[in-house]
Amino acid sequence: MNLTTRLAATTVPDASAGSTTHVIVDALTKAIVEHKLHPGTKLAEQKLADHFGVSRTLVRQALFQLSQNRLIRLEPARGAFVAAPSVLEARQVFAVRRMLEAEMTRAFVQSVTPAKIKALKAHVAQEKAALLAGDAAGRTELLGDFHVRMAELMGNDVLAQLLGELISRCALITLMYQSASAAEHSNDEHSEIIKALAAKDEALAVRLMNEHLLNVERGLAFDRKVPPNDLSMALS
Amino acid sequence: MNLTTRLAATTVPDASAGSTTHVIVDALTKAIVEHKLHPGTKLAEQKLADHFGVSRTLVRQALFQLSQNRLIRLEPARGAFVAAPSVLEARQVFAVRRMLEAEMTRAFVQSVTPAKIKALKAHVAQEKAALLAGDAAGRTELLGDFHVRMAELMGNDVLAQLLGELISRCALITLMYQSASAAEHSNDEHSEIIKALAAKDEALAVRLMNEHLLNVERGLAFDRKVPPNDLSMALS
DNA sequence: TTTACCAAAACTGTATACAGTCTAACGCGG
DNA sequence: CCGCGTTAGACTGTATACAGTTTTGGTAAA
Repeated sequence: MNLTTRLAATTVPDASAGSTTHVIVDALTKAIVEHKLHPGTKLAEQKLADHFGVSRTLVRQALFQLSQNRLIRLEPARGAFVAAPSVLEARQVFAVRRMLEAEMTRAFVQSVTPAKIKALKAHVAQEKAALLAGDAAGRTELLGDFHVRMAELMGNDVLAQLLGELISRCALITLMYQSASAAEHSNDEHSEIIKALAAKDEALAVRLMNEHLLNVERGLAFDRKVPPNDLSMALS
Repeated sequence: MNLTTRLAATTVPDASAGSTTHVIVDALTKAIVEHKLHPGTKLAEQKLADHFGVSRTLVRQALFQLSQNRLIRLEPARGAFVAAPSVLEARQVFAVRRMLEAEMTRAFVQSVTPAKIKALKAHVAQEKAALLAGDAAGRTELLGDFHVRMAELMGNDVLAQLLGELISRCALITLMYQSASAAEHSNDEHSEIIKALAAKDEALAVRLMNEHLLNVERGLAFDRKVPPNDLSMALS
């Protein structure tokens, strides 16, 4: 499950709203995360409805869901706008991630198996491929997914989903503000973490994970600015 | 901010859907958390709409929001039902809480002040009052809020909200399955944790918090059963 | 008595209509 | 030329209408 589909998936796994809404959420998520829709861009309901060939009802459902994922902001009587996560929010999210992932790493070492290490290594190889391909959206997706994959391998669905939401929450900011070199650095650090996990060196693994997250946060250039852009152009 | 309003609040703080929907979410949340609506009870849209004197549109919005809070289950073409969190889910939530709160406690000790200790002590006093009054809903609310209060005092909104969601998520199961004696035990443990925090004894505080959460989880009797009940009766 | 089947009622999913609010453009006065 | 008020258009919020599905109740056959 990659970042885009994870964001699009309803928080309730089994079902929730029909799949038509899901399609809209998916398309908008993709457009926002892939940076085709810039922060601040207005998402007019009727225009979206026309674009997808459905009524405003379904669009509204999708927008509401996206607002819960923090990808858009819903302003009363004014409409929906692509979110621009604040620097403060991003830092707070990273602080929470450090808390959560330090303990997760600790627990991972306790239950590590060769199969799990292999799965993580395979993932890091995928990251490398995206990096070499210069695929910014893909690399952000995969770099985030590494952490979710760890959670999944531990068999705690709640943890995996929560971490996924946290990572999604600043996917926008990471994508916008992370340089290619910083991304490459992350990829290397993932490899180091896996080594420590394989060696069952708890203290080292936790330290590496913590430093990794600090590095990612430090590597973000929070001072860039991008203007809103056109809606129909981004979705076509 | 207590448990009920925390659940009712939209995930996006600023605004989102109008306040009419909020009223419905609030009322249903209260009814579910206070155990007036049992797990499995069907929530028919038209009946709710009639009860609140609004159209199904607003009811549907409210139900969708509640489904994201995990308080209800939305089954396609079948409707909404009060959720019955599984034992597995509850255990996973507790596992995540232990991870998160261990680190939170660690960080709290680093930035502890007399004012913060005072605030926590005041909260524990409130808990005590609810316990003595035999108010099950109130005590569950307050016992959960203690942990959220800690997060709030640390000034990390993201952490506070996330922890709030986690606690909300098994508010139902805690309320249903926690005995009065277990609740009293929790209250004592909160006091002990505060002492360790005030003494800036990091190791002790973390250990006490961890044990506290394990105790709460152990104290839940997961084998009880309750039948669905009537809708309009519960809301009146 | 139990089971299978069918029809009607109830309910959900989606579209449309209407009312209230915001936005932006235009014109008027300074 | 700039600022302010007014008004028309666009848009959101809510209600209602309609179509498709599920549930339910009854009837008939085994």
